[in-house]
Amino acid sequence: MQEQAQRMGRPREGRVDTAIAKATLELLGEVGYARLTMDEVASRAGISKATIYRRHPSKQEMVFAVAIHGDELPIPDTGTLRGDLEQLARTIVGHLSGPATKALIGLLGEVDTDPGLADRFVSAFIEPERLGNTAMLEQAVRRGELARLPDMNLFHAMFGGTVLAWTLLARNAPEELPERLATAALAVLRDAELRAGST
Amino acid sequence: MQEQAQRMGRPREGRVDTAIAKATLELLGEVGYARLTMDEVASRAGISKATIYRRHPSKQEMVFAVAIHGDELPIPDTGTLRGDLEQLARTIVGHLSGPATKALIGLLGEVDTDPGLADRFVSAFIEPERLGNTAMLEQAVRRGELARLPDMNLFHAMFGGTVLAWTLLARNAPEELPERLATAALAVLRDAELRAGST
Amino acid sequence: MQEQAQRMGRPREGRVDTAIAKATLELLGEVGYARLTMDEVASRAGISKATIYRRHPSKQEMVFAVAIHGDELPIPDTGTLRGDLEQLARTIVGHLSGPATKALIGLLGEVDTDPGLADRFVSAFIEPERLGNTAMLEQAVRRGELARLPDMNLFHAMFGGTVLAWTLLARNAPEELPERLATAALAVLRDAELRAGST
Amino acid sequence: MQEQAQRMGRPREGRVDTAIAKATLELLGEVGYARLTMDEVASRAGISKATIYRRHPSKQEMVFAVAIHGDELPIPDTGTLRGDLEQLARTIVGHLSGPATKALIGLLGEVDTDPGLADRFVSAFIEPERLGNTAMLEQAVRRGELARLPDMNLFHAMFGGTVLAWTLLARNAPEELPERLATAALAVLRDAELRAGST
DNA sequence: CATTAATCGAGACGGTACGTCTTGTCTTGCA
DNA sequence: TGCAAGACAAGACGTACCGTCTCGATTAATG
Repeated sequence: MQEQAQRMGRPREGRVDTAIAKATLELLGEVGYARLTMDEVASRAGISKATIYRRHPSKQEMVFAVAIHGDELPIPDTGTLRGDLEQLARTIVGHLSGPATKALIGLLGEVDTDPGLADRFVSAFIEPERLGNTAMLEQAVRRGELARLPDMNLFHAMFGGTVLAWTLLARNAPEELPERLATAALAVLRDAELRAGST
Repeated sequence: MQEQAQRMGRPREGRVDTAIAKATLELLGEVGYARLTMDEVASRAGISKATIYRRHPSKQEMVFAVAIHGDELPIPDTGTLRGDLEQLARTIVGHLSGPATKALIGLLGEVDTDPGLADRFVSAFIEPERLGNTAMLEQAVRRGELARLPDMNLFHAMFGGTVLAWTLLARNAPEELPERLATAALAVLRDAELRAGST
Repeated sequence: MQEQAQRMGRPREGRVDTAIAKATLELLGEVGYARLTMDEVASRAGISKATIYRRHPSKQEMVFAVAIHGDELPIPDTGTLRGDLEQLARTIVGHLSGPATKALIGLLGEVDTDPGLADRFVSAFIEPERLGNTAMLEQAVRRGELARLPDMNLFHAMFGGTVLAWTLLARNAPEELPERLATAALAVLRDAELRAGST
Repeated sequence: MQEQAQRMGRPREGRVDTAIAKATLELLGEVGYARLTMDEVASRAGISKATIYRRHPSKQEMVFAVAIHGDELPIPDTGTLRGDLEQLARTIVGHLSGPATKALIGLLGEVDTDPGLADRFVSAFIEPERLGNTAMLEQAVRRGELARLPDMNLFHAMFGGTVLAWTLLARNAPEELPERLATAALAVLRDAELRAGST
């Protein structure tokens, strides 16, 4: 689709993007978003600051591009809904342990600075996850484990939000969550089925 | 409590604390945590920066003290568990609309910078809320609506996390949440009762 | 006269201005105007860049303030016009060997960048020198060595310009100039006397 | 002269040199040496930066080559020494009004950066002018207006230096200089004759 | 009533990161 | 090979913010 983008002049070096991403993720992991500096990213990537700014207009955008990049969570397929729920919880928990989370939280704190960043968040981070959740539950419907899709807005907020609060706010042990969350989610889904059936 | 603190010299002016709080909350609302500057707070409060720093050791601590200040959510008491759950959801949603949220998120992004801030968070924000939740469910137990308390860690993470994700991340309409969340929470609680009873 | 300048807040430290001047002159001497960097000035002066910029709005202005500062050449008074001329030539030659000259030339190259800098030059550098020249020749008139003042514009341009071209452009030996210049200047002055007398 | 330079591949386009010179002189006139950028020169010339750097090793050299290019001032020949002096003054004044002057001053400010630039200056700018001056005065000797050549170092510094100071530093009206300078120069020359004769 | 000790407004200061700009080099593909 | 286009490394510029500091002027409690 974007084939018509004519190449003129020296093409950008792929190595650069890789190096920026590597350095950024490293630093996010080591010192977090607030103390990540562009000079240090450039230094570690072995490139110059100007080269970073040719690709990303600001620190925010760079971190966003590197750390959020529409992750496309893999849709779990364990054979049972309960297994899928546990699997998904595990995946999200895993994600929230990597450097991406520090990026996520740091950027969230600067949403007010850059109008439009909020929308970018929704479309790059929230929306794909929501679609993944939907696909997972549609699978369950096809398997006959669910009669219909529940209120996806609520399900999505509940599932992701619980993981967030459990690990980042309450700082509970991550490995203890998936099983419990799966149980709770199943309860909600079954209850919704009954409620819908009786209406 | 710390009355024994000897007073010598000129006493602090109460007006100052009020002005700091007012200016801080204003700015949090207008530009968010990241773009709130100490100079601007001082300027709006009509005081000097040194005066702020005499009370609060850093920007983080100031915002923390002003915006988080262990709110002691009032324990809802509507007569029914379902009513209480809706009421609580409404209260939390309300809180997350004020400037306190911007403070919360901004500070969260600087947890890596200041070790110990995380603990402060837990003790000033998470723990009181957890206790409130517990009190609310104990009420339901006394009323006979629940046989016993559920896994409070999970309940708390789920309840608060869902509100957070619904309003801040997904940016759904706040007023649509309380009823749905109460339904979901009830489903989880009832399911846990059954599961516990059969064990 | 500027007594009404109310002092509020912490007063500026005199040490800072001294340190800036010292570091700037040192660097002008070592690497010249173009390669003098604000970071290095700050570093050598043991102060921060912000402190420099509080006093001087740009590199240009800083160098200007430090190196040009209306030097008020001392008016020579050797007893004879010829002696005074030689003395003055020696003084100017001496000045053009210090770091101030590198500043002068470097700034001259950036006159186009900052409109108004040209005027500042004239009033801080040219005008005082012209007045000094005038005072010197008035002395000669009082002594009876001259009947009247010559065309001061021409005299000034000739005297200063010759020193400039001799040392900076042609790069001749500085010590050989004063005597020759005094002779030439005397010739011009005497010739002007004759010409004026016969008119 | 260097015709033996092997030509391989595509020959250089003459149009390019013209365009570089045109753009450079334009920019020197508009914004001066310091704010002239290589990118803007390339852009205006409709060529690429690499093409400039294939011809000129640096900004300094480019400006030098374009603006100074050993002008070979035409030796005036009006029939009288006084006429020649006025004529020469007029020529120099004319030169110092064009973009060449901004180049001259700008480059002078970077002499410290590039050792050797000073020598280039002398050989490309000072020396030819000195030779021109000498030729002019030899003409006067042949005509019998002078008995012998004066101290050419001094004469040259005085003549050129006066024009420089008059127009660039003092910023006097250029058209008022030639007649006055001719008179002064004549006075110096005549005085030197007397002095030499009496020795 | 004078002393004392802390407070306050104002703003200078050191440190540090940001994002921009310019120079001179290098790498494509086309002619 | 020459050239247009433009990416790249290096590094200076001027701005912004934080948290500390130094003034001089208050303002109670104490001696």
